[in-house]
Amino acid sequence: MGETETERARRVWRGLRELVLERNDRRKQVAEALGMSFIRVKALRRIAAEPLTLRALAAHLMIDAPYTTLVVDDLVKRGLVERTAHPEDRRAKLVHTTAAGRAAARQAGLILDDPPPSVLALEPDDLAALDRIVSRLLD
Amino acid sequence: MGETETERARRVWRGLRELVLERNDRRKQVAEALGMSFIRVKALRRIAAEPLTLRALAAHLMIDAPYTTLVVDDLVKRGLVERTAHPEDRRAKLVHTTAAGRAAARQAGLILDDPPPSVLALEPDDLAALDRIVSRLLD
DNA sequence: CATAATGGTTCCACGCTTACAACTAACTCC
DNA sequence: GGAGTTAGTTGTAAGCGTGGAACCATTATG
Repeated sequence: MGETETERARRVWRGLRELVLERNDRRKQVAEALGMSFIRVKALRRIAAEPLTLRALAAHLMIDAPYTTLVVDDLVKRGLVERTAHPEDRRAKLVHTTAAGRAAARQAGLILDDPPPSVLALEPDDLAALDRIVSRLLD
Repeated sequence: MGETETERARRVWRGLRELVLERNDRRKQVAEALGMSFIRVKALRRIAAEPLTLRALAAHLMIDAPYTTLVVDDLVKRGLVERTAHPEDRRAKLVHTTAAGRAAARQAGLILDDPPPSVLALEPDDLAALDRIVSRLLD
């Protein structure tokens, strides 16, 4: 009795979710470390990657415009980001990080992007295979 | 200049997080579909898997006891779960699903465990390799 | 048996998230 | 240049999540 590809894909997907969401979820941890809610951490990291408008930030965080204003206000109050004029559209504002914001974003990255022990323990061949497959999944 | 194993593990881990958390996060979708917050969905699925005490449920959801009471109250009010006496400890209560609860849990599973297109599109060899590696990661 | 610990509930307070309506300023298009 | 659209802000309201304190019933410990 053979297993179908779909059944296998289903088990693989459940496993990936389990790995990322249940066993190695650092969202609470990083929020605690930075003293802010996770959505703010996510916003900060996005802004640190590249300055962007509030609208683009809202789209990335999947939140509405009013709440985006509130989140950015909070990050400004913490001295982590700043609003500057958009060079081409005077309605829009570009949000970019301060030095302190970049430091905080880096700290968040250290926690979030740190591979769990089980990934670090993979055989080099398996890690290489996984690397190749993941990059294909993200194409 | 060769890449170290650690660098590769880091990229792989970032990719896995991206895949599960950014590109295929169904938490909002399933919460919307069932008309309840995601933590309730998670609780329901856990209870459907196996009846358990409120304490055990709290540990699994990583929430405190008072809030667990509230979540279970809500699920009871919806007719999805019931509290019954614990056979061995009269302080404790076992929470188990009703028929409606099992149906709702099944519906949630259909949404959450449905593999994304990129996983379904993998070559059979790659899927088999990923299957093997994921099961190793979850050991 | 008395005391401490555990499982669960109730109450309260606070901050976070989400949504919607209304508004100003600036831009686009005809 | 006037109408409609877009970017951002303000305000309000309601629900959700988190934590602490106090309490009852039951069980475990000395």
